[in-house]
Amino acid sequence: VTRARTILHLDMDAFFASVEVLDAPALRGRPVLVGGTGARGVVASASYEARAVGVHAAMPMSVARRRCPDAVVLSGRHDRYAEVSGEVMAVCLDVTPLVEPLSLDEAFLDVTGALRGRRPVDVGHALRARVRTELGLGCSVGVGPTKLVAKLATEAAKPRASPQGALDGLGVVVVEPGEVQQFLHAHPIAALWGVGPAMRARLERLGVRTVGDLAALPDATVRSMGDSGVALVRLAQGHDDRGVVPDRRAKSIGHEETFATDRFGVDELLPVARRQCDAVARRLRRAEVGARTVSVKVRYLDFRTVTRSRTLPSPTDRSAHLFEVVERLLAGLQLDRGVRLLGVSCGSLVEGAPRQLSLDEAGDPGGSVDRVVDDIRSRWGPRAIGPGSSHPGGRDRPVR
DNA sequence: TCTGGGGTCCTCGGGCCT
DNA sequence: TCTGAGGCCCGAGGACCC
Repeated sequence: VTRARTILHLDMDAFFASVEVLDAPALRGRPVLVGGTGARGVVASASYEARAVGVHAAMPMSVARRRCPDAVVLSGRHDRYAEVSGEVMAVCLDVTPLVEPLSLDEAFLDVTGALRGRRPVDVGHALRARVRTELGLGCSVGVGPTKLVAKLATEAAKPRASPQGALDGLGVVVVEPGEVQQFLHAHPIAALWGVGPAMRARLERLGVRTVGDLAALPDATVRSMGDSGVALVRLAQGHDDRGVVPDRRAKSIGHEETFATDRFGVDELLPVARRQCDAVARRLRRAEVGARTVSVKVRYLDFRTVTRSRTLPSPTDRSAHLFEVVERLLAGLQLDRGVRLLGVSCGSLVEGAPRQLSLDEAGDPGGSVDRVVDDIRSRWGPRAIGPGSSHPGGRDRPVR
């Protein structure tokens, strides 16, 4: 038996776009789009002025510009958003230590033990007010007995778009335990976490359109849908025992890039791969983890995507190691028919990762070269030093 | 209109071991 | 010796999320 909990979900309003407006007040009131500015970019965040004309996240930037020709289009500053996100999370941690960030702009808080006689709705409003006054940013808050209900409550609390900008929403929506069934059942199935286009189509073939339809499905039908179906129906019935987990560690670290124009052949891809390995290795070292699996991802002209991966005998955080593996994985793929995306990713991350010495490390056993490179970058900036092959006129082979 | 970049989680088949 | 069952890891792919 688990005790009833009070879960709060916080979601920043139009986060990236709002941070840009915060840092450049002249933008206030204008449609602002943050995202890829190249030919193949998509919208990552749109201000409410832009949403008023139908622009939304994940829309191709070319479409968004057409719909909103007077929009201010910005490529985004991830480091700045991460910085502001840290400030938001710090405010949350002031409410309770049980904070689980979901992304830069979202978090779950378990406020069960932090109410101290206050009503959840007052805790929600107090949190919003602090984010507004201390950081100058808007957010919406949902509260409920489970993560799913809290998250859906936040949606109900959100501002709405109008040509004049954001129309205030409720700001805070609380769903009491006794209201859960009624609240959940009215939602379309796509509102459920884990229901995207594929699952939605499957459910609609069964005549299921709302969460209520799903909750009422006969047992036999549910069982025929497998484990994921059973879990989904339990969610629809209001059963969701996932707790708030603070301190979640990253399970993978990767970099990928869609090219403005397609690349043909391994020679056009290796310099990119080397740069990506370098960036990923740097992040591994910063996180003080080693990676046991290395994956490459290739997306062809026709959008078909393939991945290849290799598990290493011992974890590594070294750029040269990653590149060796990546080079071998790429050798097994057809690369001469047009590649639009290349990515390198590391998984099976091992904390601390005391690395096993292998023979080919003899020249630089402790990874001291990488460490010196990290040091130079921290003093002189990220562009101060890099692999020769990623510079014009650079060489693709390491100097021996 | 033409589809980013950062991820998580699940499934499935194959290999290997008990 | 043969045949499974079940557990686990690995590799690939797909769905999904913000």
